[in-house]
Amino acid sequence: MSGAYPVTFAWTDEAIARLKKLVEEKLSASDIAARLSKEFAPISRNAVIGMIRRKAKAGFPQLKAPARTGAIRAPGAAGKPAKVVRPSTKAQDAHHEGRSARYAIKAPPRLTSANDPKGFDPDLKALADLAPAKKPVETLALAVQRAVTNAKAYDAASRHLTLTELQTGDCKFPVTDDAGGAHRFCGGQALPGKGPGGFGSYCAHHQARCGGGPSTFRQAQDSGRAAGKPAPRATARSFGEWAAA
DNA sequence: CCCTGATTCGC
DNA sequence: GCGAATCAGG
Repeated sequence: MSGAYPVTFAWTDEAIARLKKLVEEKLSASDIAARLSKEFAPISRNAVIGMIRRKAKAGFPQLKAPARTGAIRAPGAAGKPAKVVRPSTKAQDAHHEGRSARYAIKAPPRLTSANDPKGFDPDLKALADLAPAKKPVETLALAVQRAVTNAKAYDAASRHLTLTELQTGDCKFPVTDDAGGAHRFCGGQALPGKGPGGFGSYCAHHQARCGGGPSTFRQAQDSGRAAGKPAPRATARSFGEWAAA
């Protein structure tokens, strides 16, 4: 259920040509990343630096190294996650002391570009996978944004039933969390399931959001039909519409 | 803190 | 091949 989205930037010929131009204009790596993010798809500064370096052999223009007065770091010192736990070495570098100490102690898990650049909740990845890309080059980040927007709109348009108003076959997904107010629930048509009345807990939309995904939705439809029940009404906005909107 | 590019290596 | 994590430094 993943792989529907390119987690990495799509280095099309067009994007590479643009990259080359921006390097020639002496922009910094982060400036270039910002521009490419706007013109194509979100991309990190590291990704830009990496591509420029890899293209060096092909005669690609290179970034200008900032002036240095100090010594160049010995090869092999960078990039390698700290594997040895060194609780405390006496302070070495006043400027970066705290940083070095922290990094030495914990080797943080390597994250995917799903979290980059800046602030995409990894938990939203599954949600994004539900929304088909409009273009082959659409990135995970854009899909997440779209899916979240759609999800909020769906909740806002739901029935907002209180607990006592909920009936058999109503979707029990909570759609409000306002402090002090009554808890309210979606109330949409629940999919067939193992619960009372042969219904599940959620409507198609919220089932999908709870991790089911399109295949789960289809399975529920099929099992519903096989049991002689009407195919689940696809709620106010059908799953497909929701996912693709 | 902000920022710069450089490097390694897991994926 | 790609790029996050981490580096060294201004």
